[in-house]
Amino acid sequence: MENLKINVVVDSSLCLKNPESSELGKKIVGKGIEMINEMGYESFTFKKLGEQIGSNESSIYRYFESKHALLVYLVNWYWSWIEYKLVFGTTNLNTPEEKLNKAIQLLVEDIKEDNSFSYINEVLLNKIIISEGSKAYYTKEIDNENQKGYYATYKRLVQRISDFVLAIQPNYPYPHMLISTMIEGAHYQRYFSKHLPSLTDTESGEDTIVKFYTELIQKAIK
Amino acid sequence: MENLKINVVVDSSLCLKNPESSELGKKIVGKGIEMINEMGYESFTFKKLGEQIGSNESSIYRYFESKHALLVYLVNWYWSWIEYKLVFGTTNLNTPEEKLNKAIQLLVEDIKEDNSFSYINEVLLNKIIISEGSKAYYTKEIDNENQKGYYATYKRLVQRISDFVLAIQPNYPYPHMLISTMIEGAHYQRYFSKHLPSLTDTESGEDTIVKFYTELIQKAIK
DNA sequence: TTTTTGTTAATAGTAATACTATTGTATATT
DNA sequence: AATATACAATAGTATTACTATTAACAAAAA
Repeated sequence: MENLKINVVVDSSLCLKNPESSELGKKIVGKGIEMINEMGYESFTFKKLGEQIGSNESSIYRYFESKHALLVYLVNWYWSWIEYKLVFGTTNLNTPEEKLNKAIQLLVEDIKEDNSFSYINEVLLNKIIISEGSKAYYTKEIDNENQKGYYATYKRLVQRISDFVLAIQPNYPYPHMLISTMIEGAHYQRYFSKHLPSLTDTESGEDTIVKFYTELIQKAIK
Repeated sequence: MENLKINVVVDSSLCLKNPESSELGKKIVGKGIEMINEMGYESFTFKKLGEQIGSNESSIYRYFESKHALLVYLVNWYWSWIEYKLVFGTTNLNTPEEKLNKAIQLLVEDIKEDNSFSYINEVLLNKIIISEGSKAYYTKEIDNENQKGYYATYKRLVQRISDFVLAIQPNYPYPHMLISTMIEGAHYQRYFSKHLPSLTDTESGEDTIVKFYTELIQKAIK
């Protein structure tokens, strides 16, 4: 997984200047992930980030036009990374059943290891996607941003997994709803299990969330 | 449904002063719902609300200690209202299967009629819950606020419907995850069907989202 | 060599936001 | 009539998100 970096490509329209093109850019993204994770998206500001990386607030605006744009960039980076893992992890599997199970595993599992192939800490990024990710699309500008292609990676990923479902059961009428329910659902089940556990049935020691969604989907498409 | 008002009781700790106790309070909540719906939670401010209701910004702070507190209040009002409809709508049903189906219907359906028993427009409030509701609990203060009971109504509602599931299938191991997946899922499926339709399989003319979750749950607990 | 051009980040802001301290006024109580 | 209380309005402050302008510096052109 060492050369993974070249596969995680984020559309250039999502930033004013590619953060991978300079040390400052990488510091903005890397430290930004750390800080959003620590203090939450609302408390995080470009001013605080500038202080931490020894740079000025306005320099950050050369890379991202707003705080929101940075969040959207991170979300897209995450989905590109997941998409790469999905394509890489399913190509050599023979049956669509195996592919779907692998997809569920990849999308729902708790990410505990930082592959550290770059300046991005994937464990922290995963936590941000869980706790703050939905704020990227719950905005009044959603239709505008969708037209600009901000959510293309996510939509493509849902389509890929829906295709596995349709390969197993061509007549299943709700593949996209099933998969987007799983992806989003897995995120707030992780959040609930930590903060509002009575909304879940998680137990320590095993990954109940993966088991729940694996069973749910298998039964749904039968 | 005319006397519904007396059943929708929101815990007094959620506001500094009960908005139902004065005309100003009702205007804050009623106009607040309209404005959050029009401009979105981020753009909505107490200053703008004050202008609209012919009152000063700071007067609003006598009722709600922050913009976030108003959102939490609205979310709790909504769940109290749904809980009332659930209890009212299931008491005379005989089998747990009927009760569960009624619950799915109530929680997932698109709310199109404003019962207008009060200063609150339920259609608009439902739209806010869908588009902004998750912002109430995706906050760094979640554990604090949970301890204060901010999410008690929601947790009680999930428990009620989980009990229907357990009445049908006592051995089903994930009743809470199933129901919270359905409730949250139904919300963003409605949001997706409007703004990111390729993540869904909705068709015009019929309520595909209700059909999808009804089938999903029936298969899951079999 | 000098000048021009382009790329970078720093300075120093602005308008708006969330929130608060204080004062004024109406109403109720004694 | 005097006092206490409840209420909202005034007039703020600190912070936020964001921007216009300038400065530094290196590479290319004259």
